[in-house]
Amino acid sequence: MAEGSYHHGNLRAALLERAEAVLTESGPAGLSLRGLARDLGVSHAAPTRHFRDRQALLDALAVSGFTEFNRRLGEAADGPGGVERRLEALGRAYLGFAVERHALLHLMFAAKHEERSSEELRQLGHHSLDIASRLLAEAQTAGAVRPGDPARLAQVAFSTVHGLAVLAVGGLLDETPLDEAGDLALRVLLAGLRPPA
Amino acid sequence: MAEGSYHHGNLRAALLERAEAVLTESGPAGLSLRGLARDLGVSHAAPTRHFRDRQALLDALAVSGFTEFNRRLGEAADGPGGVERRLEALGRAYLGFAVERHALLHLMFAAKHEERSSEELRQLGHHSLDIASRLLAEAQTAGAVRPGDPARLAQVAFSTVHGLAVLAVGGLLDETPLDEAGDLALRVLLAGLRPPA
DNA sequence: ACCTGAACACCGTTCAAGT
DNA sequence: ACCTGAACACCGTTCAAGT
Repeated sequence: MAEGSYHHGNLRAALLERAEAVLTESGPAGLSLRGLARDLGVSHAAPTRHFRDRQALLDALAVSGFTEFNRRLGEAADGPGGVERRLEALGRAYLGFAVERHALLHLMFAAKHEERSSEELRQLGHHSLDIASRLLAEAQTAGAVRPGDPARLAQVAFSTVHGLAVLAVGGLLDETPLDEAGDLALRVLLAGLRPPA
Repeated sequence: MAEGSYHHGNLRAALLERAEAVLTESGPAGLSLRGLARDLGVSHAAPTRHFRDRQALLDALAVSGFTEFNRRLGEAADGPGGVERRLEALGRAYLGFAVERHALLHLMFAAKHEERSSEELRQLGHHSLDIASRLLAEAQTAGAVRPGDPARLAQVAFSTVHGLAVLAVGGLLDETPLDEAGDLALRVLLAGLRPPA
Protein backbone atom coordinates (compact mmCIF):
# COMPACT_ATOMS: atom_id res chain seq x y z
CA MET A 1 0.00 0.00 0.00
CA ALA A 2 2.16 2.82 1.35
CA GLU A 3 -0.55 5.17 0.09
CA GLY A 4 -0.84 8.35 2.10
CA SER A 5 2.25 7.77 4.20
CA TYR A 6 2.60 11.48 4.83
CA HIS A 7 0.23 13.22 2.53
CA HIS A 8 0.64 11.42 -0.68
CA GLY A 9 3.04 8.54 -0.32
CA ASN A 10 4.81 8.61 -3.62
CA LEU A 11 4.56 12.13 -4.87
CA ARG A 12 7.55 11.90 -7.17
CA ALA A 13 6.20 9.02 -9.24
CA ALA A 14 2.71 10.52 -9.22
CA LEU A 15 4.06 13.83 -10.53
CA LEU A 16 5.91 12.15 -13.38
CA GLU A 17 2.91 10.08 -14.37
CA ARG A 18 0.54 13.02 -14.29
CA ALA A 19 3.05 15.22 -16.11
CA GLU A 20 3.21 12.87 -19.08
CA ALA A 21 -0.57 12.77 -19.26
CA VAL A 22 -0.84 16.56 -19.21
CA LEU A 23 1.94 16.87 -21.77
CA THR A 24 0.11 14.48 -24.07
CA GLU A 25 -3.23 16.24 -23.64
CA SER A 26 -2.19 19.87 -23.54
CA GLY A 27 1.42 20.17 -24.65
CA PRO A 28 4.31 21.79 -22.82
CA ALA A 29 2.51 25.12 -22.48
CA GLY A 30 -0.27 23.44 -20.54
CA LEU A 31 2.06 21.89 -18.00
CA SER A 32 2.56 23.78 -14.76
CA LEU A 33 3.94 22.61 -11.46
CA ARG A 34 1.11 24.33 -9.68
CA GLY A 35 -1.41 22.58 -11.87
CA LEU A 36 0.16 19.19 -11.18
CA ALA A 37 0.13 19.91 -7.46
CA ARG A 38 -3.54 20.82 -7.66
CA ASP A 39 -4.34 17.65 -9.60
CA LEU A 40 -2.62 15.56 -6.95
CA GLY A 41 -4.06 17.42 -4.00
CA VAL A 42 -0.83 18.75 -2.52
CA SER A 43 0.33 22.28 -1.94
CA HIS A 44 1.92 24.13 -4.82
CA ALA A 45 5.32 24.00 -3.16
CA ALA A 46 5.35 20.26 -2.59
CA PRO A 47 6.80 19.33 -6.00
CA THR A 48 9.90 21.37 -5.18
CA ARG A 49 10.88 18.68 -2.68
CA HIS A 50 11.25 16.22 -5.55
CA PHE A 51 12.21 18.42 -8.47
CA ARG A 52 14.30 21.51 -7.98
CA ASP A 53 12.39 23.26 -10.73
CA ARG A 54 10.14 22.70 -13.70
CA GLN A 55 13.00 21.74 -16.00
CA ALA A 56 14.23 19.12 -13.54
CA LEU A 57 10.85 17.42 -13.72
CA LEU A 58 10.94 17.50 -17.52
CA ASP A 59 14.46 16.07 -17.51
CA ALA A 60 13.46 13.27 -15.16
CA LEU A 61 10.54 12.49 -17.43
CA ALA A 62 12.83 12.41 -20.46
CA VAL A 63 15.22 10.07 -18.65
CA SER A 64 12.47 7.64 -17.71
CA GLY A 65 11.13 7.84 -21.26
CA PHE A 66 14.50 7.02 -22.77
CA THR A 67 14.95 4.12 -20.41
CA GLU A 68 11.68 2.56 -21.49
CA PHE A 69 12.37 3.43 -25.14
CA ASN A 70 15.76 1.71 -25.04
CA ARG A 71 14.26 -1.29 -23.31
CA ARG A 72 11.79 -1.68 -26.15
CA LEU A 73 14.39 -1.16 -28.86
CA GLY A 74 16.68 -3.71 -27.22
CA GLU A 75 13.86 -6.22 -27.08
CA ALA A 76 13.20 -5.81 -30.81
CA ALA A 77 16.88 -6.00 -31.69
CA ASP A 78 17.32 -9.20 -29.69
CA GLY A 79 14.08 -10.74 -30.91
CA PRO A 80 13.63 -13.83 -33.05
CA GLY A 81 14.46 -14.10 -36.72
CA GLY A 82 17.27 -13.14 -39.06
CA VAL A 83 19.02 -9.84 -38.96
CA GLU A 84 16.84 -8.20 -41.60
CA ARG A 85 13.71 -9.17 -39.77
CA ARG A 86 15.12 -7.77 -36.55
CA LEU A 87 16.05 -4.53 -38.28
CA GLU A 88 12.47 -4.23 -39.38
CA ALA A 89 11.25 -5.03 -35.88
CA LEU A 90 13.54 -2.32 -34.54
CA GLY A 91 12.00 0.21 -36.90
CA ARG A 92 8.51 -0.83 -35.92
CA ALA A 93 9.32 -0.66 -32.22
CA TYR A 94 10.56 2.88 -32.74
CA LEU A 95 7.45 3.92 -34.63
CA GLY A 96 5.19 2.26 -32.10
CA PHE A 97 6.73 4.10 -29.20
CA ALA A 98 6.83 7.35 -31.15
CA VAL A 99 3.15 7.36 -31.90
CA GLU A 100 1.95 5.94 -28.59
CA ARG A 101 3.94 8.40 -26.55
CA HIS A 102 4.70 11.21 -28.92
CA ALA A 103 4.76 13.92 -26.25
CA LEU A 104 7.38 11.96 -24.36
CA LEU A 105 9.48 11.24 -27.44
CA HIS A 106 9.39 14.90 -28.33
CA LEU A 107 10.62 15.80 -24.88
CA MET A 108 13.40 13.21 -25.12
CA PHE A 109 14.77 14.69 -28.31
CA ALA A 110 14.26 18.33 -27.43
CA ALA A 111 17.49 20.21 -27.46
CA LYS A 112 17.09 22.17 -24.27
CA HIS A 113 18.08 20.35 -21.11
CA GLU A 114 19.47 21.38 -17.80
CA GLU A 115 23.21 21.28 -17.59
CA ARG A 116 23.33 18.79 -14.78
CA SER A 117 21.26 16.06 -16.40
CA SER A 118 21.97 16.60 -20.07
CA GLU A 119 24.93 14.23 -19.81
CA GLU A 120 22.67 11.39 -18.69
CA LEU A 121 20.22 12.18 -21.47
CA ARG A 122 22.96 12.27 -24.06
CA GLN A 123 24.19 8.89 -22.93
CA LEU A 124 20.72 7.42 -23.12
CA GLY A 125 20.32 8.85 -26.62
CA HIS A 126 23.60 7.30 -27.61
CA HIS A 127 22.49 4.00 -26.27
CA SER A 128 19.48 4.09 -28.59
CA LEU A 129 21.77 4.67 -31.54
CA ASP A 130 24.13 1.98 -30.33
CA ILE A 131 21.38 -0.61 -30.44
CA ALA A 132 20.80 0.17 -34.10
CA SER A 133 24.51 0.40 -34.76
CA ARG A 134 25.16 -3.03 -33.30
CA LEU A 135 22.41 -4.60 -35.39
CA LEU A 136 23.63 -2.90 -38.54
CA ALA A 137 27.16 -4.21 -37.93
CA GLU A 138 25.72 -7.71 -37.66
CA ALA A 139 23.84 -7.13 -40.92
CA GLN A 140 27.06 -6.01 -42.56
CA THR A 141 28.87 -9.24 -41.71
CA ALA A 142 25.84 -11.10 -43.04
CA GLY A 143 26.23 -9.17 -46.29
CA ALA A 144 22.79 -7.57 -46.01
CA VAL A 145 24.00 -4.01 -45.50
CA ARG A 146 26.56 -1.92 -47.35
CA PRO A 147 29.96 -1.38 -45.76
CA GLY A 148 30.76 1.77 -43.82
CA ASP A 149 30.76 3.01 -40.24
CA PRO A 150 27.68 1.38 -38.68
CA ALA A 151 27.29 4.31 -36.29
CA ARG A 152 26.74 6.61 -39.25
CA LEU A 153 24.35 4.23 -40.91
CA ALA A 154 22.46 4.09 -37.62
CA GLN A 155 22.10 7.86 -37.75
CA VAL A 156 20.55 7.58 -41.20
CA ALA A 157 18.20 4.81 -40.12
CA PHE A 158 17.10 6.76 -37.05
CA SER A 159 16.57 9.84 -39.18
CA THR A 160 14.13 8.07 -41.45
CA VAL A 161 12.08 6.57 -38.66
CA HIS A 162 12.20 9.60 -36.42
CA GLY A 163 11.24 11.92 -39.25
CA LEU A 164 8.31 9.75 -40.18
CA ALA A 165 7.10 9.84 -36.60
CA VAL A 166 7.33 13.63 -36.55
CA LEU A 167 5.39 13.89 -39.79
CA ALA A 168 2.74 11.53 -38.47
CA VAL A 169 2.32 13.40 -35.19
CA GLY A 170 2.32 16.74 -37.00
CA GLY A 171 -0.54 15.62 -39.23
CA LEU A 172 1.46 15.80 -42.45
CA LEU A 173 0.66 12.21 -43.36
CA ASP A 174 -3.01 12.98 -44.00
CA GLU A 175 -5.05 9.95 -44.67
CA THR A 176 -2.06 7.66 -45.11
CA PRO A 177 -2.14 5.15 -42.24
CA LEU A 178 1.11 5.20 -40.32
CA ASP A 179 1.52 1.46 -40.77
CA GLU A 180 1.53 1.82 -44.53
CA ALA A 181 3.82 4.83 -44.46
CA GLY A 182 6.07 2.90 -42.09
CA ASP A 183 6.10 -0.13 -44.38
CA LEU A 184 7.18 1.94 -47.34
CA ALA A 185 9.75 3.92 -45.36
CA LEU A 186 11.36 0.77 -43.97
CA ARG A 187 11.38 -0.86 -47.40
CA VAL A 188 13.05 2.16 -48.98
CA LEU A 189 15.49 2.42 -46.10
CA LEU A 190 16.49 -1.25 -46.16
CA ALA A 191 16.83 -1.16 -49.95
CA GLY A 192 19.04 1.90 -49.65
CA LEU A 193 21.21 0.24 -47.04
CA ARG A 194 21.77 -2.89 -49.13
CA PRO A 195 25.23 -3.29 -50.68
CA PRO A 196 25.48 -1.81 -54.19
CA ALA A 197 25.15 -4.54 -56.78
CA MET B 1 11.31 55.48 -43.74
CA ALA B 2 7.95 55.24 -41.98
CA GLU B 3 9.91 54.57 -38.79
CA GLY B 4 8.15 55.81 -35.71
CA SER B 5 4.93 56.68 -37.48
CA TYR B 6 3.01 56.32 -34.24
CA HIS B 7 5.25 54.79 -31.70
CA HIS B 8 6.98 52.10 -33.59
CA GLY B 9 5.96 52.16 -37.21
CA ASN B 10 5.93 48.51 -38.02
CA LEU B 11 5.31 46.73 -34.78
CA ARG B 12 3.93 43.60 -36.37
CA ALA B 13 7.02 42.84 -38.43
CA ALA B 14 9.30 43.84 -35.57
CA LEU B 15 7.50 41.45 -33.22
CA LEU B 16 7.85 38.55 -35.63
CA GLU B 17 11.51 39.21 -36.22
CA ARG B 18 12.31 39.56 -32.55
CA ALA B 19 10.21 36.50 -31.71
CA GLU B 20 12.24 34.26 -34.00
CA ALA B 21 15.46 35.54 -32.46
CA VAL B 22 14.23 34.89 -28.93
CA LEU B 23 12.94 31.46 -29.94
CA THR B 24 16.34 30.58 -31.37
CA GLU B 25 18.22 31.85 -28.34
CA SER B 26 15.97 30.77 -25.51
CA GLY B 27 13.37 28.35 -26.83
CA PRO B 28 9.59 28.59 -26.55
CA ALA B 29 9.68 28.85 -22.76
CA GLY B 30 11.75 32.01 -23.02
CA LEU B 31 9.32 33.74 -25.34
CA SER B 32 6.80 36.08 -23.75
CA LEU B 33 4.68 38.79 -25.29
CA ARG B 34 5.60 41.08 -22.45
CA GLY B 35 9.27 40.43 -23.01
CA LEU B 36 8.96 41.18 -26.72
CA ALA B 37 7.11 44.40 -25.93
CA ARG B 38 9.88 45.40 -23.54
CA ASP B 39 12.56 44.63 -26.12
CA LEU B 40 10.80 46.81 -28.65
CA GLY B 41 10.02 49.62 -26.26
CA VAL B 42 6.22 49.46 -26.40
CA SER B 43 3.69 48.79 -23.71
CA HIS B 44 2.93 45.20 -22.83
CA ALA B 45 -0.53 45.46 -24.34
CA ALA B 46 0.61 46.77 -27.71
CA PRO B 47 1.24 43.33 -29.29
CA THR B 48 -2.41 42.48 -28.78
CA ARG B 49 -3.29 44.96 -31.52
CA HIS B 50 -1.44 42.76 -34.01
CA PHE B 51 -1.79 39.29 -32.55
CA ARG B 52 -4.88 38.28 -30.64
CA ASP B 53 -2.80 36.15 -28.33
CA ARG B 54 0.54 34.43 -27.95
CA GLN B 55 -0.45 31.49 -30.13
CA ALA B 56 -1.53 33.79 -32.94
CA LEU B 57 1.95 35.26 -33.02
CA LEU B 58 3.50 31.78 -33.12
CA ASP B 59 1.15 30.78 -35.93
CA ALA B 60 2.01 33.87 -37.94
CA LEU B 61 5.67 33.09 -37.45
CA ALA B 62 5.12 29.52 -38.63
CA VAL B 63 3.28 30.75 -41.70
CA SER B 64 6.03 33.16 -42.67
CA GLY B 65 8.59 30.42 -42.05
CA PHE B 66 6.77 27.97 -44.29
CA THR B 67 6.49 30.55 -47.02
CA GLU B 68 10.23 31.14 -47.04
CA PHE B 69 10.88 27.40 -46.69
CA ASN B 70 8.72 26.59 -49.70
CA ARG B 71 10.34 29.36 -51.70
CA ARG B 72 13.74 27.80 -51.09
CA LEU B 73 12.56 24.27 -51.82
CA GLY B 74 10.94 25.42 -55.05
CA GLU B 75 14.15 27.14 -56.10
CA ALA B 76 16.13 23.95 -55.56
CA ALA B 77 13.56 21.81 -57.35
CA ASP B 78 13.54 24.14 -60.37
CA GLY B 79 17.31 24.59 -60.39
CA PRO B 80 19.77 23.46 -63.06
CA GLY B 81 20.77 19.89 -63.75
CA GLY B 82 19.12 16.54 -64.17
CA VAL B 83 16.37 15.25 -61.96
CA GLU B 84 18.68 13.35 -59.63
CA ARG B 85 20.83 16.40 -59.09
CA ARG B 86 17.77 18.47 -58.35
CA LEU B 87 16.52 15.87 -55.88
CA GLU B 88 19.83 16.16 -54.10
CA ALA B 89 19.62 19.94 -54.18
CA LEU B 90 16.15 19.71 -52.69
CA GLY B 91 17.47 17.62 -49.82
CA ARG B 92 20.30 20.05 -49.21
CA ALA B 93 17.99 23.02 -49.30
CA TYR B 94 15.85 21.34 -46.65
CA LEU B 95 18.82 20.58 -44.44
CA GLY B 96 20.23 24.07 -44.87
CA PHE B 97 17.01 25.71 -43.78
CA ALA B 98 16.55 23.22 -40.96
CA VAL B 99 19.89 23.93 -39.38
CA GLU B 100 19.98 27.66 -40.04
CA ARG B 101 16.55 28.22 -38.60
CA HIS B 102 15.88 25.20 -36.47
CA ALA B 103 13.66 27.00 -33.97
CA LEU B 104 11.45 28.14 -36.81
CA LEU B 105 11.32 24.72 -38.46
CA HIS B 106 10.40 23.17 -35.16
CA LEU B 107 7.57 25.64 -34.77
CA MET B 108 6.38 24.94 -38.30
CA PHE B 109 6.06 21.24 -37.67
CA ALA B 110 4.72 21.46 -34.14
CA ALA B 111 1.35 19.84 -33.85
CA LYS B 112 -0.43 22.43 -31.78
CA HIS B 113 -1.93 25.29 -33.75
CA GLU B 114 -4.87 27.55 -33.34
CA GLU B 115 -7.99 26.38 -35.07
CA ARG B 116 -8.36 29.38 -37.30
CA SER B 117 -4.89 29.26 -38.87
CA SER B 118 -4.10 25.58 -38.80
CA GLU B 119 -5.75 25.20 -42.17
CA GLU B 120 -3.32 27.64 -43.72
CA LEU B 121 -0.41 25.88 -42.06
CA ARG B 122 -1.59 22.51 -43.26
CA GLN B 123 -1.80 23.80 -46.80
CA LEU B 124 1.69 25.24 -46.62
CA GLY B 125 2.97 21.93 -45.30
CA HIS B 126 1.30 20.13 -48.14
CA HIS B 127 2.87 22.47 -50.60
CA SER B 128 6.30 21.49 -49.27
CA LEU B 129 5.48 17.84 -49.83
CA ASP B 130 4.03 18.63 -53.25
CA ILE B 131 7.32 20.10 -54.40
CA ALA B 132 9.06 16.85 -53.55
CA SER B 133 6.22 14.82 -54.98
CA ARG B 134 6.35 16.61 -58.31
CA LEU B 135 10.10 16.11 -58.60
CA LEU B 136 9.82 12.44 -57.70
CA ALA B 137 7.16 11.94 -60.37
CA GLU B 138 9.53 13.47 -62.89
CA ALA B 139 12.26 11.12 -61.68
CA GLN B 140 9.91 8.18 -62.13
CA THR B 141 9.27 8.96 -65.78
CA ALA B 142 13.04 9.30 -66.20
CA GLY B 143 13.39 5.82 -64.72
CA ALA B 144 15.49 7.03 -61.80
CA VAL B 145 12.94 6.28 -59.09
CA ARG B 146 10.85 3.17 -58.38
CA PRO B 147 7.17 3.22 -59.31
CA GLY B 148 4.48 4.00 -56.75
CA ASP B 149 2.49 6.97 -55.48
CA PRO B 150 4.95 9.87 -55.59
CA ALA B 151 3.14 11.54 -52.71
CA ARG B 152 3.99 8.59 -50.49
CA LEU B 153 7.56 8.50 -51.67
CA ALA B 154 7.76 12.20 -50.87
CA GLN B 155 6.68 11.43 -47.30
CA VAL B 156 9.54 8.97 -47.00
CA ALA B 157 12.04 11.43 -48.46
CA PHE B 158 10.89 14.17 -46.11
CA SER B 159 11.09 11.80 -43.19
CA THR B 160 14.73 11.06 -43.80
CA VAL B 161 15.77 14.65 -44.17
CA HIS B 162 13.57 15.98 -41.42
CA GLY B 163 14.71 13.29 -39.00
CA LEU B 164 18.33 14.03 -39.74
CA ALA B 165 17.74 17.69 -39.01
CA VAL B 166 16.11 16.83 -35.69
CA LEU B 167 18.99 14.59 -34.73
CA ALA B 168 21.48 17.30 -35.66
CA VAL B 169 19.71 19.99 -33.68
CA GLY B 170 19.24 17.64 -30.73
CA GLY B 171 22.96 16.97 -30.57
CA LEU B 172 22.64 13.28 -31.41
CA LEU B 173 25.05 13.53 -34.33
CA ASP B 174 28.04 14.18 -32.06
CA GLU B 175 31.15 14.99 -33.95
CA THR B 176 29.73 13.93 -37.31
CA PRO B 177 29.50 17.08 -39.45
CA LEU B 178 25.99 17.58 -40.74
CA ASP B 179 27.27 17.83 -44.31
CA GLU B 180 28.72 14.33 -44.11
CA ALA B 181 25.69 12.89 -42.38
CA GLY B 182 23.55 14.61 -45.01
CA ASP B 183 25.64 13.18 -47.83
CA LEU B 184 25.26 9.66 -46.53
CA ALA B 185 21.56 10.05 -45.78
CA LEU B 186 20.83 11.38 -49.27
CA ARG B 187 22.91 8.63 -50.87
CA VAL B 188 21.08 5.93 -48.92
CA LEU B 189 17.74 7.55 -49.63
CA LEU B 190 18.33 7.90 -53.39
CA ALA B 191 19.63 4.34 -53.58
CA GLY B 192 16.55 3.13 -51.75
CA LEU B 193 14.28 5.02 -54.11
CA ARG B 194 15.89 3.60 -57.25
CA PRO B 195 13.89 1.00 -59.17
CA PRO B 196 14.65 -2.57 -58.03
CA ALA B 197 17.09 -4.22 -60.43
C1' DA C 1 -5.93 53.09 -36.10
C1' DC C 2 -2.72 52.43 -32.56
C1' DC C 3 -1.06 52.48 -28.09
C1' DT C 4 -1.22 53.06 -22.71
C1' DG C 5 -2.04 51.78 -17.82
C1' DA C 6 -4.56 49.42 -14.50
C1' DA C 7 -6.58 45.16 -13.33
C1' DC C 8 -7.20 40.09 -12.83
C1' DA C 9 -5.98 35.46 -12.50
C1' DC C 10 -2.35 32.75 -13.33
C1' DC C 11 2.66 31.01 -12.97
C1' DG C 12 7.77 29.50 -10.95
C1' DT C 13 10.55 29.91 -7.12
C1' DT C 14 11.93 30.75 -2.38
C1' DC C 15 11.70 30.33 2.51
C1' DA C 16 10.27 30.32 7.23
C1' DA C 17 7.39 27.40 9.63
C1' DG C 18 4.82 23.33 10.87
C1' DT C 19 4.36 17.74 11.72
C1' DA D 1 11.89 13.78 5.63
C1' DC D 2 8.01 15.92 3.78
C1' DC D 3 4.72 19.31 3.29
C1' DT D 4 2.32 24.09 4.06
C1' DG D 5 1.36 29.07 3.39
C1' DA D 6 2.87 33.54 2.44
C1' DA D 7 5.61 36.28 -0.47
C1' DC D 8 7.83 38.03 -4.74
C1' DA D 9 8.44 38.84 -9.43
C1' DC D 10 6.85 37.32 -13.46
C1' DC D 11 3.23 36.12 -17.18
C1' DG D 12 -1.25 36.35 -20.70
C1' DT D 13 -5.33 38.65 -21.40
C1' DT D 14 -8.81 42.22 -21.09
C1' DC D 15 -10.58 46.81 -21.20
C1' DA D 16 -11.47 51.60 -20.44
C1' DA D 17 -9.04 55.50 -21.74
C1' DG D 18 -5.97 58.46 -24.28
C1' DT D 19 -3.87 60.57 -29.09
